[in-house]
Amino acid sequence: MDTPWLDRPQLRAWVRLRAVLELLPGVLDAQLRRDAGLTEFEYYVLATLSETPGRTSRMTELSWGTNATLPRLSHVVTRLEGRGLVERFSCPRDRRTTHVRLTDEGWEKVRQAAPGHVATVHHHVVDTLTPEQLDQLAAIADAILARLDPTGTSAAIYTRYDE
Amino acid sequence: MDTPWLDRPQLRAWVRLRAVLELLPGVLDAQLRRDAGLTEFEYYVLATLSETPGRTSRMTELSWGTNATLPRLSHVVTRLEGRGLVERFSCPRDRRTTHVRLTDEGWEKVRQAAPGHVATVHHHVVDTLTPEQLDQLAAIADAILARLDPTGTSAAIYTRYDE
DNA sequence: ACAGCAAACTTGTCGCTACAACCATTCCCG
DNA sequence: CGGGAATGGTTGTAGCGACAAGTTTGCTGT
Repeated sequence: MDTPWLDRPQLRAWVRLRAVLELLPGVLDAQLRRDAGLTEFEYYVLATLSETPGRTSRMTELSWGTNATLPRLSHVVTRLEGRGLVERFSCPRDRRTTHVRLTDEGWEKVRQAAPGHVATVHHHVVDTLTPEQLDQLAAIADAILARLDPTGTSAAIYTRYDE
Repeated sequence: MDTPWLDRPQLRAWVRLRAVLELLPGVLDAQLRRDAGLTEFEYYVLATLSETPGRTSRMTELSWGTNATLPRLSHVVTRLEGRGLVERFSCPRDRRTTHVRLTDEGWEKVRQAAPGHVATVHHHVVDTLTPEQLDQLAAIADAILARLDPTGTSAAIYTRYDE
């Protein structure tokens, strides 16, 4: 079968990365559920909207910014809409597209949730790494993402945070 | 509230890591479902057992090796047992504990599934990184894991793959 | 020797996500 | 300008994981 197996250094890195993939999301999710009553994904939907001009975005663009499929986002927006945190309205120019706007209530929600979440990110990720490691991590994640999204469609999103 | 925000380098790294956390598991899962009819987690349960002496393990130990909670593992083992890939039997010494053994059918399953999965890991992770980056990644993941599991209970698992 | 506590699982339920199917517009182009 | 493809989004369904609760077995101290 001629399988290219993993050698020791590769296995070392992969086993640990897999553990992070498995454990870290749960920790972030648990903190936000407990302290803000939000899923981590719900939080990032709100947070992404809060950073968008007009606090409004098309569904498709929002799905890029949050790394989600459109059906997933649609369901989540439905739930958030039911809680009064966002509102939908259709675009008069192209009536296929739906716009999502963060309500004042949603804005307040994300404002309250942010400090705790950021503190968690600090504690579990940022503060454990040296500045050099942060740069290394950015480069490593970049390389992996390039394979995950070869077209680079949503890759432009990440470069927003480059200098 | 005195919130320690994220500066540019921190944000760069975090946004990218978050994208990887969101996207990579789905890709790995999709490949295994398509080619082997297994969840990524199911695969790692079988794979972990296949590397254990006697192809047998206690539930609790298995949950450490796979980074899973016990309820989750219990459900999954129930499903795998129904498919004939593993079998449960209780330990005579301590009748609280349950042993799980990989059946021959399960062994064959993991043997068939492994090449495709390893190839996917190569393609999406290992091959995109330089040897230096692999070492950096191992160190970075180690630092993060140390915070996720401060007791170091399951941390010993990872060091199996050290030289 | 037995009361209380901890360990090791199992089970039940709820909510979220993936996948597929579907519908409504708009674009393309001969 | 009309018909097929492409775009943008929603909805239905099935399955997995988190959390909480329950059960059985072993341990500990007095």
